[in-house]
Amino acid sequence: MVSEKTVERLSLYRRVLQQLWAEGKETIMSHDLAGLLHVTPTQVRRDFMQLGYSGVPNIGYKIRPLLESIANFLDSPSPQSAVLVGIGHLGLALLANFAGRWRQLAIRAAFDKDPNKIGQTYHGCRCYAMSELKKVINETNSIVGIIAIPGDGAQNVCDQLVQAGVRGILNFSPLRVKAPDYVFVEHVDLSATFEKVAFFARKMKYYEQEGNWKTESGLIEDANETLTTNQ
Amino acid sequence: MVSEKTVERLSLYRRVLQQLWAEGKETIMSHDLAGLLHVTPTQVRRDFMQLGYSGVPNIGYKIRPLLESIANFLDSPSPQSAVLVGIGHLGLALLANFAGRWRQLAIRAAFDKDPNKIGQTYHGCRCYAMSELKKVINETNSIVGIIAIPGDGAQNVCDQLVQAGVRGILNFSPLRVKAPDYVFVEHVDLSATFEKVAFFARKMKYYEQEGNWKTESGLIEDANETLTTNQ
DNA sequence: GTTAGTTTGTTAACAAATTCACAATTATAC
DNA sequence: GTATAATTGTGAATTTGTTAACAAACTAAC
Repeated sequence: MVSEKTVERLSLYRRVLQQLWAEGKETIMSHDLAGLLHVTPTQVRRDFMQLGYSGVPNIGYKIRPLLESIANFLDSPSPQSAVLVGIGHLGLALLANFAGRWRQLAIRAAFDKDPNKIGQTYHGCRCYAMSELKKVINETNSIVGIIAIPGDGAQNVCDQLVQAGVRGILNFSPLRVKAPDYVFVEHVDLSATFEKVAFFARKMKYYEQEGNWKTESGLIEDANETLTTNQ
Repeated sequence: MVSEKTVERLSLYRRVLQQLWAEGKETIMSHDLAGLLHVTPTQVRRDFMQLGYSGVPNIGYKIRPLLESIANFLDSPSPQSAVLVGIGHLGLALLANFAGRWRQLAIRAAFDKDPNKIGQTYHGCRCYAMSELKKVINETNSIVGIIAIPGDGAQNVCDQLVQAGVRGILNFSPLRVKAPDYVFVEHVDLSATFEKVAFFARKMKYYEQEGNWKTESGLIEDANETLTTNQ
């Protein structure tokens, strides 16, 4: 079937296509879209091939039906719910973005162990006690659980979410949680990502000192060459 | 050169190795470490091979020197700084985690366009006006810039960061920013990630309805055809 | 010191993802 | 209507990342 990367890109395509449509554009060619997202035109065409949506040679892709095709592919026919565990700064950021903002996919409930937070409403989303997890997940028919707690309890929370019936977990804790194979798990590890960026940033600097610039693909001789050809 | 994925995993290894060391463990074997992180033992050995650190057959890897080797590889010899642009919920979450908590790598300054925030201190990190970006980046010798603003200004901020001399950018905005080849850019797209998890969660559900389950041991039916890699 | 039983390091095979290259197709100009 | 130029769709090649398999290396037991 379709790969994770393709699904992610389809989500990106949709966002810029919506923007383009709002600006009055009706068609788009693979290389223009590729340019906006900094991927290759071939990649765009391949992804749309997976979608089953065909463009027309010499014209490109018609944005409106393409958007419908993406929505048809990515979105659930009925609205989908998610729940959030952990209302720290990160949890609030997620609520601000995903609590009820989208029609088809939204965070509909939140949980925290802090008694002061239970019963409160954050960005339109009510906070419940962990003991109500299963009940609320059943009531809201949520299929995704988001773990946004600092660390230790993550596996425990994950188990409870699985127990309650979610089919997907988005884990922001630094612990790798384990779920049964019929549950999709995605880890977003901010520390590791931050360290990675710093690592490669430093390497760039290193090559600068050596007189060589590092690119994604390898080393090149002259820095000014890239600087000028780039923009 | 070493791949991004390897760098990310080294960061993960380090975290659990530190934990193990704190618990009094002195050596670890590839398959035990692999079990903790849900990767294969071969992967672990391969990553350590890249490091240049050798274990001993029948014993495993000595945790203390391994940790030093990872630190030596991942960390800068001198402390490194990063700056944050955008003090919303997400920015606060990042500050809470990375403002001065680590010795070698920390967020040392923050920026926002809100006049009420400028001059304030958040999690020990002072907020400056965007006009001071270049000056502060130079003073703190920052090589990483983190973009945590909602959307539109992202490319502009990115350009300013590059102009000011950063070599790595961690971008949380939904816009894909473009930087010269000598700057490493990492996109963390929360919307796309959220949609991806929901998508695959739904597929899992779909197969449940079809009567096909993925199990611990493998697939009962042919879910394999349609479900791609879980991790 | 020898043997048995593990685990490492690494080569080779495999798998996934991306890009190349080009035939097929279409609009436009004339 | 035909020629021209441009763009799509996709098999093949390439690149990148992962896993299997096994020789070499080591410990421990005797």
